[in-house]
Amino acid sequence: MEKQTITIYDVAREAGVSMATVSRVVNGNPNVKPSTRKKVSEVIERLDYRPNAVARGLASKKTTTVGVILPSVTNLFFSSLARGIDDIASMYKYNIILANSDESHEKEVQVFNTLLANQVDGIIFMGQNVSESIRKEIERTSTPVVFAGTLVDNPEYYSVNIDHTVATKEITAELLEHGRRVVLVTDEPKFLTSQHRLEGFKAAYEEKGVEFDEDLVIQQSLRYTDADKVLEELQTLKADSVIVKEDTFAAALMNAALDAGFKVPDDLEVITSDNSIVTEIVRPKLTSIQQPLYDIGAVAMRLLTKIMSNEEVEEKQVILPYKIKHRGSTLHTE
Amino acid sequence: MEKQTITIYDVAREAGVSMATVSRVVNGNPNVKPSTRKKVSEVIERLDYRPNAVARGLASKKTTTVGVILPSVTNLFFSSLARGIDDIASMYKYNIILANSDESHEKEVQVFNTLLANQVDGIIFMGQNVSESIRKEIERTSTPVVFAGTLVDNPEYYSVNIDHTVATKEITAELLEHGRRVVLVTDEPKFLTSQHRLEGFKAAYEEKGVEFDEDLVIQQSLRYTDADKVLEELQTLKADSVIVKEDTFAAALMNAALDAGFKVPDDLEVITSDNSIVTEIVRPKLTSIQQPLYDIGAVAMRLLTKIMSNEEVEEKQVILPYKIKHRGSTLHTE
DNA sequence: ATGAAAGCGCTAACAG
DNA sequence: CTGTTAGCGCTTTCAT
Repeated sequence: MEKQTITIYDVAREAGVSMATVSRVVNGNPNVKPSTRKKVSEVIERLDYRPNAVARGLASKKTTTVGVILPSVTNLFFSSLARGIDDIASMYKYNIILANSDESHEKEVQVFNTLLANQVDGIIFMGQNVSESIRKEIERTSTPVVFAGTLVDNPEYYSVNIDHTVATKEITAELLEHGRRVVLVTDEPKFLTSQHRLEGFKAAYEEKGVEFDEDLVIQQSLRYTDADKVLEELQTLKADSVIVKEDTFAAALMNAALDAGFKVPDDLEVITSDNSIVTEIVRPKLTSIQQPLYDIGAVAMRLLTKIMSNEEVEEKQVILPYKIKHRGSTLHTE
Repeated sequence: MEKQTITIYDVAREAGVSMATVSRVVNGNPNVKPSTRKKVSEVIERLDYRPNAVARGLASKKTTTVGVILPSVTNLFFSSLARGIDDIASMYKYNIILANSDESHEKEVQVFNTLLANQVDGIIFMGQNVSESIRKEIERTSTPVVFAGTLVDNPEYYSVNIDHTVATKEITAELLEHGRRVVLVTDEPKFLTSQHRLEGFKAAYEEKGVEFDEDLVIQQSLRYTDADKVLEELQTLKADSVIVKEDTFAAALMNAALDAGFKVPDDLEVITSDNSIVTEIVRPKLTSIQQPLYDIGAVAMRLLTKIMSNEEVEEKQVILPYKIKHRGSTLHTE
């Protein structure tokens, strides 16, 4: 037998007031006489009444819930952003529905629609890139969407990122300055991050006046097990330094190099881009572009709260500052 | 101006049928003539109608949503369980609300109640231990709760775990067999996992007939930065082998040892317990108790689906098998 | 400051 | 196979 759910009506009856008054008390509406507020509160306590958020959502057409789409909960880059999102959401009294997209565009669309069906007040989207299909869904809805740690080219979209072009250019230039032969490893060329990084990479070469060779870019899936293959290519290219996009892959690549007898950083410098805990766990520690992961998430969520409450937003595309964190996987400490 | 939300009523009117029929079509109820089903489907398509899950939840009193509470999204142990939970949930058409408890008992209670307010059909709880306050909440509600990767002593609670006592005993016995002086590092003694592990640890010593010394157990917070302190204690204890609970801490401890000039595994063997990706990233790789992380989550979710649909459940407390994965941080490959 | 009443969008008997 | 009719539990005008 089910526990009888007690409703706002039960409270009203017990307290000898109307549902409306109970509603006001629950929602902190000031237009209630202190004495009746007290009376109602006592009944709520006694009956252990808990407002039904679903009914509330239906009646008010607001759920105070935001959906967060991320490729994988086990990906440290995105889950670090999620922490920032979560903290700011609690701060503004929003609930979070975290939805895994499994790095599949199909599932992205599916979870996006599930979130809309559940009447979320806003959505934060994270992914490696933004597919045509998710774009279409975004156009269809009036629910606001903010991209976190996810580059978009459409200037109408809200997003929070660092400037990967500038960051990649800076670290590349620094390595070139030290006379190294620098190679860039990116994943799929159609991803905007790959393009931005490549742009910065090229710019550094050109500014230095060194001839830029397309061969210096390795386009490669960044799966852990592909490290050996990439290492071979690096040998062929006689690379001294390699800039990698993702921490786990950078670690795998460095380990492959070490296992093959390379000295890191002497024979090969390894630079990564997420600055997750992995950079500190490996030996030598990994030099990394230091992205403000928590802040990217936090700022994205704050931005979303502004949009949801129709506040003025100055900048649709927020660029946050980065740093270069020098560790043992590179020779120079700057 | 808002986009006019179109409702089941609009579809009914356009298609010249009743709301009930539209509802049947949407829910795949077989009692609809194919021709009208087709007609309704077309209108749904044309109007781009999307059922409102909130209204549905209110009317049916089921949300097909389960809440998942975990201490932190950036904790690889729990996020790996979450993957298993998520997969099985999708398989059974349940939505997931992932809620962060920030490793705080207070926040646990808070998110638990938020989930209940949102009328989730069930809850999966993960945490380092189960507080008195969360117990009280569980008693108050009729919503089913399953514990995943989280030990509970109450035999009425549903849970999925490995047997930490047996696992710890096995690895301890093996190390003792090789004549090592084995030390156990646990966190708070009040945690059940600590108690189970200690039990297995002791049992191995006693079975071996070696005198057991309470000093061989280090109770210590497992924060990354405390590794140096633990290393000192290990030196004092003249430990040859150390069994650690958590991968990241194990890595930190091993690194501290390496940085201090120890040879791993010759001078010090390090054994950890989660078998997350971290064990493969460090050098030497970490020997670990191999918990079936994904499966623990998957089985917990499957268990919950059974409870939610009132199916028969044989065993409330499920124990899954583990293995010992030998890697470079220990001397013997068994 | 409080109450009455009309929905929010949908499901679920029940009737036919 | 289809329609009618109550609600689900709450918010929100609109009166008073």
